[in-house]
Amino acid sequence: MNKIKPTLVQGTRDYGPEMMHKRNLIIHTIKDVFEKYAFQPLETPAMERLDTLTGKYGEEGDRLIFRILNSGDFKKEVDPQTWNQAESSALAALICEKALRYDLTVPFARYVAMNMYSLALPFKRYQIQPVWRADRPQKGRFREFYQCDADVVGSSSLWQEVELLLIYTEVFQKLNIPVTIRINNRKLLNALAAKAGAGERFATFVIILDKLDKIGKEEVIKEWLNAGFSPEGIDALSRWIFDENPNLEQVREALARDEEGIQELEFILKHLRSISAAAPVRFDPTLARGLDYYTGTVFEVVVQGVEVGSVGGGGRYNDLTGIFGVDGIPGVGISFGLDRILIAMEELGLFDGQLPLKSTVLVTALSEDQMPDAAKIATQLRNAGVSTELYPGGARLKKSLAYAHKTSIPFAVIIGENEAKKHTVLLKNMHSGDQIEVQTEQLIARKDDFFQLKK
RNA sequence: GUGGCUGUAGCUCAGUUGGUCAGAGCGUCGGAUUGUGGUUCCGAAGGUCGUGGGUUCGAGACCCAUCUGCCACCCCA
Repeated sequence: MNKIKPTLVQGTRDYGPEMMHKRNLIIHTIKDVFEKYAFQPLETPAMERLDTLTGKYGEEGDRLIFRILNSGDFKKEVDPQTWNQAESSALAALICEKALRYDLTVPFARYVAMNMYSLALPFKRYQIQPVWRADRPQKGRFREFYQCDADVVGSSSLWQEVELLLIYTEVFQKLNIPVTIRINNRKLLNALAAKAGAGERFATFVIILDKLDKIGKEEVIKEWLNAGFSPEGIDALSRWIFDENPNLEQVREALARDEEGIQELEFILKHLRSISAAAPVRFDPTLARGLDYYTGTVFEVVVQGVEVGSVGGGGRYNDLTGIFGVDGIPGVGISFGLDRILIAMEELGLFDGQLPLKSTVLVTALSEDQMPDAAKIATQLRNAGVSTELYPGGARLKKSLAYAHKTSIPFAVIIGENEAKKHTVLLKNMHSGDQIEVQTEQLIARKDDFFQLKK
């Protein structure tokens, strides 16, 4: 057999121990908050039936779905003429009936549609799992990545929005990340598009607006005009829509009528602030969040002072499960961008001193002869609740201490011939370099004194 | 999916118009210190120059293909 060079599939990554600790820290924080707000865990299979996924993400999205080739003699199922003449994409539809999930929302919708009559509504679930996209990778964009979603379905109450904003506030406060939560409403955006004379071309209006961060307000205005929207309308809009802190009264005046989107935003902001005055929420009439499926509130979370793009986003949708034949289930959800949160925390130095130690103690024997004693001591330490690693015997002390140092284990317990005779061990503090000889029973009995991690 | 850029030791990178150009620093390993890490000193190992073709007397350097990473578009987390 030829040796092959080990390599990763394009756009995928290993998560080594250090990365896993960082990811776990973030995921546990989010999970704890989700559960505190009564969201329940859900996991769905990595693969779905292809027809469950296709047509849900638009033409562009369908192209990015990873298909799974049928098992068995799939070629037999296709007539030879089709096989030779069909386009690859058409052929793929004939020989693939499964695919890797593209996001967590559609599988969730499938789950809700399938279990409609046994779910107590409103149903609140969170889901943290990998998804796959056949995209071309770039920095911070992968073909396999985790999504971290919380949705509540079966309630159109705006109090759900308020609670989701509280979750955002609490998670980022716990992680110590300074963020701004931008909030807007699609109904309001609709009204603005109408004002700009976009008419039927709401999508065009939004796509251009979405580029604001990238191209700046002058270009947005230019593109709107190029698209043929009403110059007067755009002029009126652009007087305030790009302001740092637009307030809702301004908007109300600008629209010259009370608008449902404004009322919703007011409700949410008013109640959110009465519960959590410190919630870092800011109304932003330019926030659009993509094209499809959001129908009401939309949010997006950005980190203050770090350019990583958004670290979270979400919004309300009217009809989650309609495509699966179950109508009238509204929902609202949020999502956390794990990879970007991690990047932001690294840049802000928020992991310093936060990651767990591999173990508190390294027990090392000077020769094989002391290994039984060393193993016994390690066991006693573990039984006493001290996380302990036993270093294999027979190696030089130099090696074991270097190992402890390199892997940041703060204490070494050394046992050699002399110590074994006296029933003692040497306890070495790796940080200070100090070491003392203590009776073995004392080591266990006074573990809290000996293994203080405070410097 | 479209158009670009990139790839030399584990890591970060040198390598001049194709002709001793296969190198440096860091790291790793060994020794100084056969019962002591982090400092210091000495020494060693590691690369078919991403891969496969081609041009040439001769290619790490040129050409083609392919894979990877990255960038723009598209889209998005």
